[in-house]
Amino acid sequence: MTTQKTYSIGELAREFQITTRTIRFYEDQGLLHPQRRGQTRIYLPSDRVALKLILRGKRLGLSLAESRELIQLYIPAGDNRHQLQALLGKIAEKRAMLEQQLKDIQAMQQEMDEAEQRAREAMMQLENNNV
Amino acid sequence: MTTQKTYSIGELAREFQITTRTIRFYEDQGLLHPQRRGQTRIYLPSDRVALKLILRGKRLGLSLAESRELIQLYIPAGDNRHQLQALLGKIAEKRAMLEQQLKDIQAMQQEMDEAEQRAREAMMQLENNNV
DNA sequence: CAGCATCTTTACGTTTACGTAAACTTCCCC
DNA sequence: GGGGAAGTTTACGTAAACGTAAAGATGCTG
Repeated sequence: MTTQKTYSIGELAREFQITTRTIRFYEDQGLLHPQRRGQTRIYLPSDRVALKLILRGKRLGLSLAESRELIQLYIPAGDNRHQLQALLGKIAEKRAMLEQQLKDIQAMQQEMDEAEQRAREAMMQLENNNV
Repeated sequence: MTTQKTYSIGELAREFQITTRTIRFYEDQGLLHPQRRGQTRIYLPSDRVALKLILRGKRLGLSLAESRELIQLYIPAGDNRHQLQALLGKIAEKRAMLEQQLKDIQAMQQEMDEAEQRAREAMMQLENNNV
């Protein structure tokens, strides 16, 4: 039997640089489901993974509701054809969103290149004027 | 002399699938600076570009404040060394953010691959049970 | 056993990004 | 010239995602 590692709310907060309030809020929103030892919350590695997913989602601009959906794509989920079809639909949706974001990022990166170019050229101009 | 094309608020709203309220709000927040003909707002192509940037930013999870900063990277901006250095700093910041997002997207894409795999395999199982 | 850290619940406050509604001009059309 | 259609300002409302504060339980620690 493999005993799982556990985490306290404070440990997770420290590790991910967020407040305990935030972690409890995520639970409130149905994104985390810690165990309890009396009153105290006990987090399993699976909760830690979910937390990682949430924070990654945030960096990409996902709402908590969207991250909740995402997390549910990991739980084996549906057992009948209908649910599995729905699941594949969701996955396709997320994929499309990611594709769009990829394009957006590439566009922005290019614009950063150009902006840097312009800035460097302006610097060069200043150098020349000072000779 | 090249006369610029202009847009009404309604035109832009329709084109970008947002409300006029949203467009006025962006102006309020200092992201757009339309001309006026009497009371009526007149938008130039530059405003349209800014709007595109804002919406792209939103898709990547930027706040309006961050998009405002981004837009300012396009305006030739600083004329002295200090400002240009600051500009280059901002650009580097944005670049780092984009790099992180790229990684996040790639991770998510892979997880979507795996989720799809699992879903398809579950489907196959159902098929077999029904033979 | 007093004290400090860490945990808990409850609850009101705050920021961001608009939505929604009211009340009013302006312009065009029949 | 009486309606729309599209524009305007002003203002209150709202959802999301926490922040912040109060008040209390729990547990170790010198």
